[in-house]
Amino acid sequence: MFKKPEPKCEGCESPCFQDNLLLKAISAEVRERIYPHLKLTELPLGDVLYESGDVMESVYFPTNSIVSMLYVMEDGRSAEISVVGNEGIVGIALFMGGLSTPSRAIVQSAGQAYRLDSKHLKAEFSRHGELHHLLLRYTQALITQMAQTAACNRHHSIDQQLCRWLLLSMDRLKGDQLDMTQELIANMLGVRREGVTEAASKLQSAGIIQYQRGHIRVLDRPELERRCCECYAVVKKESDRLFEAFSYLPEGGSFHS
Amino acid sequence: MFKKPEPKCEGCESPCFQDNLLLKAISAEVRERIYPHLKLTELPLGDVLYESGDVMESVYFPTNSIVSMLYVMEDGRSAEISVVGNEGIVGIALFMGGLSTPSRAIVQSAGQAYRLDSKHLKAEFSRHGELHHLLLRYTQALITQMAQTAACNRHHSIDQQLCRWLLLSMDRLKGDQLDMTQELIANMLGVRREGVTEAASKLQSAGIIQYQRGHIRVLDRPELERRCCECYAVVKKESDRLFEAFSYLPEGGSFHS
DNA sequence: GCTCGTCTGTGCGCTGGCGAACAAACATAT
DNA sequence: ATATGTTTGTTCGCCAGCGCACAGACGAGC
Repeated sequence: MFKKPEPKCEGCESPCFQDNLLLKAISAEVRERIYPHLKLTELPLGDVLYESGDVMESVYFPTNSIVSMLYVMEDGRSAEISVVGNEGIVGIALFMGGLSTPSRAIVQSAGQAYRLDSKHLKAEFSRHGELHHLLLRYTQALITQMAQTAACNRHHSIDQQLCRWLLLSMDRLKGDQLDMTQELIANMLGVRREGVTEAASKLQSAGIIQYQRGHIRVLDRPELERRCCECYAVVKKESDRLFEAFSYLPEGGSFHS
Repeated sequence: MFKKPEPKCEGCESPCFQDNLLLKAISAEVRERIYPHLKLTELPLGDVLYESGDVMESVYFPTNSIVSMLYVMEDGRSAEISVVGNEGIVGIALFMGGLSTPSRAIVQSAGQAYRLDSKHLKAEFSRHGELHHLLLRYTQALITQMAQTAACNRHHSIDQQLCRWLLLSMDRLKGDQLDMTQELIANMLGVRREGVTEAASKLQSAGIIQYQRGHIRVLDRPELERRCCECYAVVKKESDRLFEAFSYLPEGGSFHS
């Protein structure tokens, strides 16, 4: 969309603000205000960005990393609520006015993200301009994802859910690889590790994925989609619908007609 | 909070705008703009306010009714995503910028609601004032409820979930009564009717509830809370935290410090 | 009264996922 | 090469919830 030369982050050639779709979608005007405050940050696997109830100091725009919102129950069992990759932002409670959420944000796939201090985000959000609309619309997409997760948890088998989870993850990464142990996947899905082992070995023997000791590779994505429940497609379609507006957005324009 | 005389809805004495907490929380200034456009509407049991994908024509502020957001899957199985009563608004997608959601809004408990045409809500929302903040914060509370639902679906028994569901419903109604068949409850929870029958009869024989042919009455609420999973309390607590700000809100003030 | 439709109770057999316990394969550091 | 810790594979008994089928119980209407 934006052909003008972009500010490069000092020192690194390849990572760029444009790697995050939200950052990419904003106009030059907003960009000039926001970009100087963005700090490229390494997110190591398993890093906890927010603990349940923490007041958020900053928000994160992932580029090649993935962050999971995980709800951890009193007895230690957990369930993934939503996933955020380069299409989104971690820390929506900040601008929604709650400052914290009762869930944990944990790095599911190591990589980088742009960190923005909460006061800068709030300042820009309070201008009620482009970014404001953008973030609200993104939040709506996230809500859809959460709703679908709730329904999927209720009705679908581990086999199907693993497919959904893999697809969600692959969409947020460049290649066809993913570093993740079955134990961790089980935590995300809120199921037993053995259940994941079984589902994964089915997929492997069918030649759809290939894995060993925490490295997963998708070989046959179409087949993965075929074995998946409807949940993945519904969320994808709805996200596409909501994000479509981003590219049509005139500079400084408004979503509300 | 607001001691000034309130405009009464024409003809009816008891129902009043103040019966909805969001409508109650807004200042006199906003009230004057909004109130003239509110239309008191009867919501019969089972009425569908929005079907999945529908563009929303108006939003609803329930007073003594309850509306469920229900996700219906391709095979007809369903799951309740969230519940809205007199503490909230039905149709958040409208102001979030999505215009529709892939879920169904269905009247779970008959009663009344104030209907507001979408253009009026949008207009007021676009002023980026009080109502704007209020609605965003409410949305955050709703997100919490959805997240908890997802986790609850994953880990808790029908017995526990029924307790949660009853408590959520009772909170949104005046008395201790609820008109609802076990069949419908099963749809909401996304479980078998027989499962609900079993769970309900346990509660009845323990003297906690009493029911017959679609009429449920809670006799021992504390015990209901004791048998419930943590999910109810977590959502309640978080809602209280978020709503607390409403009462402190100075007229025309802002949430963002 | 009686009938019919709705709502609730109960009893099958089945299965997906759980919990626990243990074995095998592999990676890395020493 | 060996040892150690991590990751994955396998088994077994168990149970919550499912799907199905049917029986009673109640209420509204004729």
